[in-house]
Amino acid sequence: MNTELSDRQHMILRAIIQNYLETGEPVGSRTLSKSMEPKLSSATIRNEMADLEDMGYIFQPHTSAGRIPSDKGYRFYVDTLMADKEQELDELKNVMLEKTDKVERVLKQAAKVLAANTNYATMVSAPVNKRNTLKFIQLSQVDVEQIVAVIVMSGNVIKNKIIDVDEEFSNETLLKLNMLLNTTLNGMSIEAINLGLIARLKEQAGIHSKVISDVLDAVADIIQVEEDMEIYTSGATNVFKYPELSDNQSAQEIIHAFEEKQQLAELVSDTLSNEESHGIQVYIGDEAPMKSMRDCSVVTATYELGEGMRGTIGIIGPKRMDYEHVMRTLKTLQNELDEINRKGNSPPPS
Amino acid sequence: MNTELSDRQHMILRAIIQNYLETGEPVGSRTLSKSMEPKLSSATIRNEMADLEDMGYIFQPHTSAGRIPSDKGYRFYVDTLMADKEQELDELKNVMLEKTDKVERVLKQAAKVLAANTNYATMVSAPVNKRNTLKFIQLSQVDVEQIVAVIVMSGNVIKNKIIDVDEEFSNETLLKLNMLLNTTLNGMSIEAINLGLIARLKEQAGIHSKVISDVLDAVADIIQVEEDMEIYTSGATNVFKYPELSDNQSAQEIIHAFEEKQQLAELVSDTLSNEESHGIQVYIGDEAPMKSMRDCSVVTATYELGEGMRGTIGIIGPKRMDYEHVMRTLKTLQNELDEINRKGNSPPPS
DNA sequence: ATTAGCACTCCCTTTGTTTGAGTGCTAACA
DNA sequence: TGTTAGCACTCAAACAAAGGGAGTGCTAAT
Repeated sequence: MNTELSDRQHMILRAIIQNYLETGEPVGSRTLSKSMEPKLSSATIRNEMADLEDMGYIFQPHTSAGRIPSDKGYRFYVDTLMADKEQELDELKNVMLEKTDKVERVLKQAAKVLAANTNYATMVSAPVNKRNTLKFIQLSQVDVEQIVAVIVMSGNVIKNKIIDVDEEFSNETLLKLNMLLNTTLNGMSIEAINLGLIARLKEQAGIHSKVISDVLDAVADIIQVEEDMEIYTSGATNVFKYPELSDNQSAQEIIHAFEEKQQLAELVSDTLSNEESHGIQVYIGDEAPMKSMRDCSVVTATYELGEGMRGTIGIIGPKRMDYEHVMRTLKTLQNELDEINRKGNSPPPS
Repeated sequence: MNTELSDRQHMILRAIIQNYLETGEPVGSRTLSKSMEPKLSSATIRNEMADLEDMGYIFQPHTSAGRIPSDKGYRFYVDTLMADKEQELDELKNVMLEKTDKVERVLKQAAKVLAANTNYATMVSAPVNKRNTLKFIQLSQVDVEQIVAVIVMSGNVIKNKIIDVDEEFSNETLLKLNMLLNTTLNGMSIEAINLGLIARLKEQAGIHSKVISDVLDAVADIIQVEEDMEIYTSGATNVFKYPELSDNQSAQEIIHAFEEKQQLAELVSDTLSNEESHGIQVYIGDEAPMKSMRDCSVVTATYELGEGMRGTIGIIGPKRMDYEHVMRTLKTLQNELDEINRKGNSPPPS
């Protein structure tokens, strides 16, 4: 453990933080001395607190107030002081699995359940698959001058696009085109497609090069859509439950971040690029990659959905959030999503 | 016009409202007497104001304060007092048409532009098409045990679903199935499909009835998805710009409504069912179908996207919103969407 | 019918006061 | 030497009193 702090300092620090998590009020020496197990006088505690303050674990909001944990204090709490009580959390499972066949809906549902369960704001990012490959492509005539292109990617992500054409196609021509596209593109990664391939395809397609390039545009479209990632959120208004977040300034910033989602996307990227501690990470205050969360703590978990598809679940709340409960809940949800994957549930929608 | 009020009362009422729209502060008799064209003393105005208050157009927040327009006052303002100044508003057009090919993106963009342009919260509902008919349906083999069903509906809405099958299919069988499905289902309305049709289809399909019923399930799915309507929002945090909305209670309710979208859906339904005044409607306070907006005004417009697809654009702001600007902007946007439709722009995405 | 004037009301801000929780420091104690 | 009791001090929050100011209603004069 950390040798910087004595055992007694551990105890006191933990007591301060736990008390503050509950009440949200600065905690003073007298309060502590009453609720401590090995009875200590308030004076003793004051001395220790002064030391802890010097070391940067706690601070006073103003001269004659009680102490509040600093970011460093929270960090220490999360890293070492937090007890690893295991508790059951079945409720979550049942709600999750109700009639949610499409991944999109599962994730939306997950965000909601999570928000309801924790009373914090939550976000869930849809899985992003790096190294996506094309699995199947087909053009079908819908109308005299309209063709629909359907593209299935690895992970069974389906995309489609209506293509307007000037010329009329015979069934035969379509069949040929389909053949050509499938033989050429199947199994290719999305990144590889846009290169010299277009030229070659156009040549082979001869007169129908316009359709080909439209199809390739559709493929390009897919990449683009893939880039701005889908993020589902819920419970943003929970911030109003915590006075320290619900002054206009902070509330506005946080809710704005939830609305725009740009900042959340950065958070997701950051989470996905770090690989630690069973995929659960805790950002306290400024540790998060966005400024709007400077008064918050953010806890994120990554989940896997098979075939290299990974997404992020996140909980945003006040710094005095109930880390234990949150981390336990996230772990449960992680397992839950794993389970869905393993069960071979329906694949992701377009 | 309304004979209940004298011309002078009109003037005074209008002056009170316009002044309040700008400042957000209760407006007193002295303030008015200074800024009125035919000079009137504050005493005279006081008398008139007392009358206006008796008639319910204005009220005092407390005994010795200036007057504030009541809901009835705003209503009167919107209905009869508001001048119909026409102004140009080109900016909007340009922003809108930038590279937004898919309707979904157009609408998201519209909500954003609108919010930025007005400084209020905005919502745009995706078009709902009553009486949707099936235009084209196709099954294609993707994998050994997977088939993708693609369904194109009137208005070129595309849906798809992966179907897991136990048995392997020959190309021939698939072709037959496709033929069967298309001849039977094409041109049918969604509502009509789920009835006795299933049984008949299963008979004809013989051994492959499982696939058929799965496909029909997919169709059912489409109906379901169509039911919970898509709503895009933007600028919810704009409510913080108006002190009368940014106390925790109201702000929380409004933002929650924007997050859940359930209430917005009701608003959309209400708007779509009423057909008046060029499709622009104004809800003041309690006139809106949801309680959370009781401190707001809501202005909505309906737009058409051809083939009977209609959606709603809405602006939510304080009661003292700039009705003129808002209604002008909405009209412009309405025309803009019409234009996109007429231009034969890309059809809606899946 | 309009207006000037006056007394009155009520909110908001300022100012001062009190209260209480909490601290740091020193001195006594085991 | 570590712990505790006690005291002086600080500061935020809560409260009360006071003044200013914006606004009203009413009455009497024009």
